[in-house]
Amino acid sequence: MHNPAGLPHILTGKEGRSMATTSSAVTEVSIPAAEKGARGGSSAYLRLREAIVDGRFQPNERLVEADLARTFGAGRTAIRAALVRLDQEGLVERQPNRGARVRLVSDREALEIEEVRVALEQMLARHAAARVTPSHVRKLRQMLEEMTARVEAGDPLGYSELNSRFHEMIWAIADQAVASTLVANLKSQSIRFQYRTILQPGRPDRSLREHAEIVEALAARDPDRSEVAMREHLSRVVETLKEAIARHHTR
Amino acid sequence: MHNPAGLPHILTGKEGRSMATTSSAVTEVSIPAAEKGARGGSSAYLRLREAIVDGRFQPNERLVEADLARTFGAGRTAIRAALVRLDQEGLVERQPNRGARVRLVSDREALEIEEVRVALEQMLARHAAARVTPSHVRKLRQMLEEMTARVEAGDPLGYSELNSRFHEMIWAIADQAVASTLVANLKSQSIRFQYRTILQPGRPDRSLREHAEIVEALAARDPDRSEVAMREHLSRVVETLKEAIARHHTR
DNA sequence: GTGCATAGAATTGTCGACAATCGATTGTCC
DNA sequence: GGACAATCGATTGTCGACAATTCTATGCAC
Repeated sequence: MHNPAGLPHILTGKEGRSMATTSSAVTEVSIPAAEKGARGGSSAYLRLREAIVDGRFQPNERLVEADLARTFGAGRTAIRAALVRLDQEGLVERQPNRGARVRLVSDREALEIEEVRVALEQMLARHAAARVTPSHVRKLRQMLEEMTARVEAGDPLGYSELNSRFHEMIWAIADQAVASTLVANLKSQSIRFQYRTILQPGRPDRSLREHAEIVEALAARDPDRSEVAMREHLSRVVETLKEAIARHHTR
Repeated sequence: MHNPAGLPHILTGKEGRSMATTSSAVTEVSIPAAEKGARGGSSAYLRLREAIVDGRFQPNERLVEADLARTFGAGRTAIRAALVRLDQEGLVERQPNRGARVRLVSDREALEIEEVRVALEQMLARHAAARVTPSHVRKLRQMLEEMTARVEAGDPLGYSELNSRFHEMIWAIADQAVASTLVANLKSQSIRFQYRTILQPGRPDRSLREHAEIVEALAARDPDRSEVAMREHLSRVVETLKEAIARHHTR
C-alpha cells in the first residue's frame, strides 16, 4: 500500500484534523514498523486499528486487553487508550465491565453510512470543481486509464483500490479537511461491505463511465455538474449495495 | 429506535458514543463537590464535555489532569480516558507529553464545519420528507409559532435554543442515526460560533421564513423541495457566518 | 542585557497491584 | 431433570507510585 505519485492520502482520526492551510495535506500514514522493543507511543492504536480494518479481527470478536497487550507488545494502559479511541471512532464497541468487541455494523447502518457518504462526497465534488487545476485533471485522467486497464484485466481488487484513490484525490482537491476526515472514517467502518458492490456483474463498466463523467465535469470546473455526477455515481453504489444486501438476506 | 410523537431528544448511538445534550436551557453548572463515595460512572467524561461545550473552559485553555481530577472528584484514570475520548471527538487537543487543551476551532474550520452541516442536513431533510407524519407536522408548526413568538419578544437566545430543537426534530424524523450523530458532534464543536449568525440584524426574520418553507415542503412530503429548502436555509447561514467572520476579522 | 547551559518543578506516561464485576460452572434442592 | 443459588476463574476498572518528559527559572559567561 504505497503512494504512487505523491497522491494525497487522507488520514484517519485526529491526525487528519490538522487544519493546516491551503495546500493539500499530504500526510503520511506509514505504519511505524516498530517491533516489540520500541515503545511506539500511539502505535498500539494504529496497529490495532489497522488489524481491525484489515479484517484480522472478526466482527463481534472479543478484544481482551491482556491478550492485545501481549500480541502488540504494549502495556495494558496503551491498549486501553487505544480501545477508548476506537470506540469513539466507531470501530470498537465497549461495554462497561464487559470488555470490548469489534463493532459489527449492521446492514441498515452500512446503508446509512453510504448515504452520508453520498452527501459528503457530493459536497466535496462541488468544492473540488472550484479548485481543480489542469495538473489535477491530468492526474485524474491518468487514474481513469489505469482503472480501465484493471477492469479489462479482470482485476476487481486492483480496481477497487484505484477506485479509493480516485475518490481520495477528489477529496484532496476539494481541500475540505473536516469533510474528508469524516468520510474517511466512515469508509473504514463500512469497509467490510465494500466488496459487495464491486463484485456485482456489470458494475465495473458502469462505474467507469460514471467516473469518467465526474472527471469531465471537474475538468469543466462546473460545480453543479460535478455535484450531480458524483451524486448519481454514488447513488448507484447505494442502490447496488441495497440490492446486494437484499439478495444476501433472502438467500 | 425513533421517538414517535415526542420531542426529539438527545440522539444516542450507544452509551459509549452518546453525546451530551447540546445546550439545555438550564445547564447544570453545579459541580457536586466531590463526594468520594458516589462514583458517577462515565460521568467524568460527560461533565467535562459539558463544561467545554458550555464554555466554562476557554479555547486553548490547558487541561491539567490532576486539576480536573480534583475538580470533578474523579481519579486521574477516568479523566485521562475522558480526554482521550474528547480528543477523538475533536473537542480537545492532546499533544504527547505536553498535555491537553481545549481545541480552538479556527474561522476557516468553523466554515468547513458549517458546510458539512449543510450537506448532512440537506440529506436529512430529504429523508425526513419520506417519513414525516401528520403528527410530526403539527409539532413542527407548533415549534414555528413558538419561534415566531420569541423573535417578536426580542429574545434571540430563546430563539436560538428553539432553532436547535427544530433542526433536531427533523433529524429525528429522518431516522438516520449515523448522519444525526455526526451533525450533532459537529455542532458541539462549532458552538462557539453560533451566536455570530443569530445576532446579525434582520437575520431572525429571514430565518423564520426559511424555516416555514422547510415545514411546508416537509408537510407536502416532497423530498426535492425539502432538500432545496434546507439547503437554501443553511447556505444563507453559511453566508451570514462568512460575513460575520470577515467583519470580525477586518474590524 | 543576551545567550546558553543547567537544575528544579510541574506534568504526563506507564507499570504493577488490587478491587469490582461478570460469566460460567458447579452444587443443591425439589 | 430443571430451576436456582453459591462459587470460581477470567477480565475489566481504579488507584498509587514511579519513570520520562517538558516547562520554568536560575546562574553564569560575555
